[in-house]
Amino acid sequence: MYVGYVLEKDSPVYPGPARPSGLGLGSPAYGPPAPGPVPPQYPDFAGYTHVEPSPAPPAAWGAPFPAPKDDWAAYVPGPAAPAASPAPLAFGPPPDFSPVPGPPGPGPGLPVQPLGGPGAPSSPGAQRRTPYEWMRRSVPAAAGGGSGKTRTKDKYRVVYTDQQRLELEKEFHYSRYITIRRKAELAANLGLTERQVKIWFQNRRAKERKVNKKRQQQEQLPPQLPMALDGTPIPAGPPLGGPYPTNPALLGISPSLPVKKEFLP
DNA sequence: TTGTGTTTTACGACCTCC
DNA sequence: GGAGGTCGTAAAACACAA
Repeated sequence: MYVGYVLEKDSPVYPGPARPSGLGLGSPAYGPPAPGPVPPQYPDFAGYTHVEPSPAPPAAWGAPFPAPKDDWAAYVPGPAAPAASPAPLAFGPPPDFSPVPGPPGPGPGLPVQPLGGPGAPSSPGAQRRTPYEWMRRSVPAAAGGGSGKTRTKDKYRVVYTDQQRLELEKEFHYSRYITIRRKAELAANLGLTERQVKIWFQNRRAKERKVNKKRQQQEQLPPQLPMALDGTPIPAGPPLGGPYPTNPALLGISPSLPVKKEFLP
């Protein structure tokens, strides 16, 4: 562990713009972030806010993360699981957070608050396989408030609510490595244990490494024309991926800044 | 409805750092 | 020694095709 680093960065929780943002997260080689000023890891996400709504979506959201507007429109902070969100989010955005509205769409920015609003899953009826599946999945409030269940207990695992995942993802976007204090805050406000938050971040980093590895492998493969069912190659034509370019260059973002798969169409 | 593949929590083993 | 890191894996939850 890198207690020294964490503790150092832990006070204040978000020491200005240098909150552990330079974590070298562009590559799979994650490691303890190097001390000292580092460029923001997610410049396009630098302005992310937990609360501030904005009348117009930022270009940053529109470009790298071209989320279907319908999806965001569908994301309504519906009633959250009472158990999962025992207390309204008291923690505010870090000082260096500047208002960034949510993804494209007519509505305000990310409807983060009230996180624990009454009721639970924020997207009833929503399905997965969307650019924002992690915040759209329709999941009944995890029994037990999303905590306290282990293999040895009465239930193997719980499913986190959309709100819980949303907050965790937001935090992950800001920094791949959470500080001790921030972890405690998140745990308290999301109704999770610090252990759960820690493990979630571990799993999330593992997921990203896996995605990056997969992407690298695909990039190394020679381009192949898609094959029809009869084995005849399908000539290259319009992008098969739909209207949303997945090439970082086309998205206007640095290639070193991998676009999260879940933000791709 | 069922079978299959993928994703999501959670854990253990092992390692590093203080 | 403790805490947290990665890595590998188990099993539930989920999506989707047949």
